[in-house]
Amino acid sequence: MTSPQPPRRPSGQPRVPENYDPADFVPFAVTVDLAVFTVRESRLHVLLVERGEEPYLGHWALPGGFVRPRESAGQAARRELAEETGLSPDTVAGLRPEQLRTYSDPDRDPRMRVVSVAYTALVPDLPEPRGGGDAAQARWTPYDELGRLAFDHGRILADGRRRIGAKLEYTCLATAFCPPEFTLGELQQVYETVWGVVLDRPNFRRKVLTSPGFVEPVEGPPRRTGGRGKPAALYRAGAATALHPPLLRPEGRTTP
Amino acid sequence: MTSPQPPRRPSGQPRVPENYDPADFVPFAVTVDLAVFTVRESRLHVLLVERGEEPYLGHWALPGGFVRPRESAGQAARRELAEETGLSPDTVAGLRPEQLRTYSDPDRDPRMRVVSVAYTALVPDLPEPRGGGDAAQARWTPYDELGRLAFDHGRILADGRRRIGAKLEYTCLATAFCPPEFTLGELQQVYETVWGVVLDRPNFRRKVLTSPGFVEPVEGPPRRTGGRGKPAALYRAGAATALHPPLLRPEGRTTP
DNA sequence: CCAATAGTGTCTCTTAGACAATATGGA
DNA sequence: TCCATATTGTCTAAGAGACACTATTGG
Repeated sequence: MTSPQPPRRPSGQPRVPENYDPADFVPFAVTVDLAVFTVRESRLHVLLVERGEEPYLGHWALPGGFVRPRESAGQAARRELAEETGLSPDTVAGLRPEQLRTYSDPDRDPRMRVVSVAYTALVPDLPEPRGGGDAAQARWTPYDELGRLAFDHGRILADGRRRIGAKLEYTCLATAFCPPEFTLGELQQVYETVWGVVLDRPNFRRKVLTSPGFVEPVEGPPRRTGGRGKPAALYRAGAATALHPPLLRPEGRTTP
Repeated sequence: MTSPQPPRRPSGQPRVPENYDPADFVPFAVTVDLAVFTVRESRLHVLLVERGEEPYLGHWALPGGFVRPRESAGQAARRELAEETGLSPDTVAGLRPEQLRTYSDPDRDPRMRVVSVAYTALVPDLPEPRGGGDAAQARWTPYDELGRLAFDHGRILADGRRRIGAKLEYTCLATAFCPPEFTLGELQQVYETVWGVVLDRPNFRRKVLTSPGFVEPVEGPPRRTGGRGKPAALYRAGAATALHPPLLRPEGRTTP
């Protein structure tokens, strides 16, 4: 259904004779909220902004904003992501923010009826978002150091984390957390950080390299070192998007 | 973000100096749309209603309706599902309609700005929805005989079908398509119908029976026949919700 | 030489795919 | 009896977990 005129009452007969009540058609505000994840120093981080107004003045919240009159929620999400991260719209388009779910509890905003469409985005380690001489500031926060967030944003983040953990299993999404060229060790770090587990390096390597299109070696013999071990070969993301068979996390836990 | 007052502009400096424009805050109508699937006679069916008004008068559309002032989208979905299928609210609650995604294209409704939160629900083969002496009628339609649907409902159904196909792989959801007691042949039919493939019976059986909590045998020696072969043992849904390891569809295709 | 990280090889166990063979009902 | 479906069993191949071992760098 879609029509805002008298709501259809389509099917048969024994329907409660509740016809159109104008009070049913309340205006909603629609926003997007962004759960932006990255991996920094082997820890999962999320992008938060500090609220500059009531309610929740001074609390941390997800970046986001209103859906404008002529844009879709997805367009709003990409626009906000570019604004918050300072990345170019082109780069942001490549990140393909993905719709997570919509939050519509009637009391989620104390002031009025606000429905929010939440998106997840995975980014490689980025520079700190613009140093804020502004009213409100934005920054990366370790996922496990989150305090109480504004509105239902804590729940949105939890849902987002569960989603990306699941998607690592059966998609090639993990490369989105990495720079354009990366080592298999870095890729493994992504899995270990998001899942909160330790993986066997040889087995991880075998799985990644035998999954067609997951990664492809960077031609030039260039190599790079992370510290003081043997330099690692570099790879970049391949053309595949799905992983078949999937790379299941140990114990098959669905991380609560 | 969530606040409908002046949208926050949280992060740093070089921000386009476009401040709050009251025109940005347009009122939206919010609806829910239901993609209700069932398996009938080895074919996937969806529940459709005929529109009784413009636009798309006489076209088929998904059941759905407005989100009311004091309910969440999920509550609205359960309410509409009960109304459309004639099932009791208790039964509907057990079906756990699941949020699919939100559709927000600015032009998806020609009249005004409507954002719709779509839900999927899987039901066993049900009686035809109330014979309609009413204005509009509702009925089960084979998925592959869909004509052009109202609004973007064709796309919603396609998304819903892809989602349930994927969920069959790693959840025990398939039992939702079956009556309380069912045979393994019926369960296999669900997979074959939704995926559009043919599965090897002995292998399917082994997989289902060795997945702890997927199904449990019905105690009483009661058996039942589907036609003229050997009667099959009956099972009911087990306690598990996830399948580990998953039951991957052949060729690992993600059915486009 | 040692520490640290990258990479190779191997063995085993689980699981899935293919498919033969048997069981049990109705026409 | 034949036919259709259910059920059991076997063989094989792919993939994952465990883990020993080698390679290459910096100190």
